[in-house]
Amino acid sequence: MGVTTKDLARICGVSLGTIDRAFRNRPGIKTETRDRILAAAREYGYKPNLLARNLKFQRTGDIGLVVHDLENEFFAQLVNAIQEIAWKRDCFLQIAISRRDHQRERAALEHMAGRNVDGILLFPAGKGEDFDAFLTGLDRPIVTIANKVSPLWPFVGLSDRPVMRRLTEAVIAKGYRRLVFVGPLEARSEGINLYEIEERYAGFVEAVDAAPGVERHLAAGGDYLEQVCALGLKEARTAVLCCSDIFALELLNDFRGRGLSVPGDVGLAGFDSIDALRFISPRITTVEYPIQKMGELAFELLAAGQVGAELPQIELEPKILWGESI
Amino acid sequence: MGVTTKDLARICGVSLGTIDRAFRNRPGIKTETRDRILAAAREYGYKPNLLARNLKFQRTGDIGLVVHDLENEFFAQLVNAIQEIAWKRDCFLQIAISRRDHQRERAALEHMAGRNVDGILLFPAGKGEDFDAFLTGLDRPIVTIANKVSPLWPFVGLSDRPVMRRLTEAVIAKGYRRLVFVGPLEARSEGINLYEIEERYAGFVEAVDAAPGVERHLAAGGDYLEQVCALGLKEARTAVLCCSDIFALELLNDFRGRGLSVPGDVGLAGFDSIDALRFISPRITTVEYPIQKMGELAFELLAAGQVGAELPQIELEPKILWGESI
DNA sequence: CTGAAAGCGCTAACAA
DNA sequence: TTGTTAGCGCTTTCAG
Repeated sequence: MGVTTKDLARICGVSLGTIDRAFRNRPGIKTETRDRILAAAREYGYKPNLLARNLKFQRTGDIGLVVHDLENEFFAQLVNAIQEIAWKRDCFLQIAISRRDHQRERAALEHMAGRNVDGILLFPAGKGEDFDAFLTGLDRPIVTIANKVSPLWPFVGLSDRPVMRRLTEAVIAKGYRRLVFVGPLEARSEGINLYEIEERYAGFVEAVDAAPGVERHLAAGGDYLEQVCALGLKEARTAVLCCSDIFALELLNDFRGRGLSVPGDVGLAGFDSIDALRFISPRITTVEYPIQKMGELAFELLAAGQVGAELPQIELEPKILWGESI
Repeated sequence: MGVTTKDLARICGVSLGTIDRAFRNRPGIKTETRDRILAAAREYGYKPNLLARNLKFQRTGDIGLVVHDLENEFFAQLVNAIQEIAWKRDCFLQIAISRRDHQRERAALEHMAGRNVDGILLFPAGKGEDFDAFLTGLDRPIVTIANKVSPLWPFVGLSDRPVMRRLTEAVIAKGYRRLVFVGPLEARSEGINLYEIEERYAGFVEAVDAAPGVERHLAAGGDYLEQVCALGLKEARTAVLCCSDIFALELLNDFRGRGLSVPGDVGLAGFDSIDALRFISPRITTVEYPIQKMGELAFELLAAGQVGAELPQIELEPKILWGESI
């Protein structure tokens, strides 16, 4: 155990009150006494016990951040962006990973709430009434990011559906007659929050269904590579639109293995604009995710403490970044 | 504020002791009373205040993890690996990012120590006597990862120097006569911990200097791209060995832009074996970093609490993964 | 200017 | 089987 205020009081021959006055720069203490105490503190390596302090204050200055994963560069960038703001605001970030797993997400959230974080930024894996109730029970300010849970919670995300519609329309305009959407929607039944993917798919569907004579396909399972290739890609002018860049990269690799050229034999687009795309050729068409801005907004919303119970639902407008892949 | 044990006691008309017996499954309580309390707890949404509990126990079950960055996929993989073990051990991970910045690193460490984490896993940015003293002052078990700080601290890393020597020797054996090492060693003076890069460079130097008639170069600055290209890559059989894959990827991009082919015009190798390499062609020669194992070992060391003050210094042996780039 | 004492919420030893 | 009480370390009010 380290040195406590009590120890210091004994060492310096003063009372606890005086120790506190010294550390917290409160008036009513001789400068000399203060100096003596601070010197002793340094000498004995006093470190305040934040648990005790926070228990007293009922606030910690920490905020919790829960994300799905870190290996997807997208999340890494998001965490970094938020971390940066938190640092500027002199606020400590507690980061936890849910792995898109309900149990873990809840465990992490519960843990953070128990630790009295002042607020939580959540990239949700869960949804539904149960989840709403659970979040309410945490009794903390929460801001949801990217995946909407319900209008009960302040939200910062993307206008996923319109942008995907625009992208799809543009692809159709380029002459593609068969469009495939790739996204892990097969997990839908399990109560997993797939808001973004569903929205993107919806935008895709809207665009294709408005275009006469264009085929629409969905590759939703873990075997999406096989599903896509089973279509016989060379038979029609086919474009594959992925709900995220990592799927596009996997497909590109697979196409290469099969001797299919992009965009010669098949068109390909991703979503998120992860940094790794810089190294890939052909340059993949994707959608720029305003991660920085999203992180900042989410943080602001949390810090502002949604006064007046407004529960803002913000949708940022992303840009389409045209590459050479479609 | 939420419901507390005291509230529950009042609500149920029992004493605090009984409440505690109910929650902590201690003997000496009627099952009926217990059930009544647990029911009330659920009904009123009781959430234990972990700050208070931990203050009592003087331990938290949390461990801290400090890494440089998350955007480098390498760290993301490391964090994920450790997170996985922590989850299995029912232990909460507090993740913080230092950005290789002394101030931030210290702030994060101090914060974690103040929060009474039970131990700290540190991928260090600092080094030197000051830093040793600082770490000692934290008065917590610490395990250092990858970058050695000093023999004072348990350490899990790589046999960076031997593996880099082996790689370099093999490259020379392939007929390359001019070897360039790329790594940000220019920061050396600022007291930043560059242990791994320095070790790798040392291995590189050893190998080249043992080979008569082979030129040795170092591109250490932020302008390494220019430095490398200024050598006139086509003039001699040149190989560029990078201290990490991300540099290799940048170089590959740059070479492409200049119409240089890899490995036709210049050989290229990385280090770390990040996942993104899967998507790159030509397949880049790299060194497999046993991240999983490293994370597990570090965690074990921390959990074991280095009894007997042994201060193990473990060096894992990585494999060279030959690709097509050299 | 300084000390004594109570309390944050939870726990556990000791009484009853 | 249950209640009382002291205490984790820090903060603050109220006396002195």
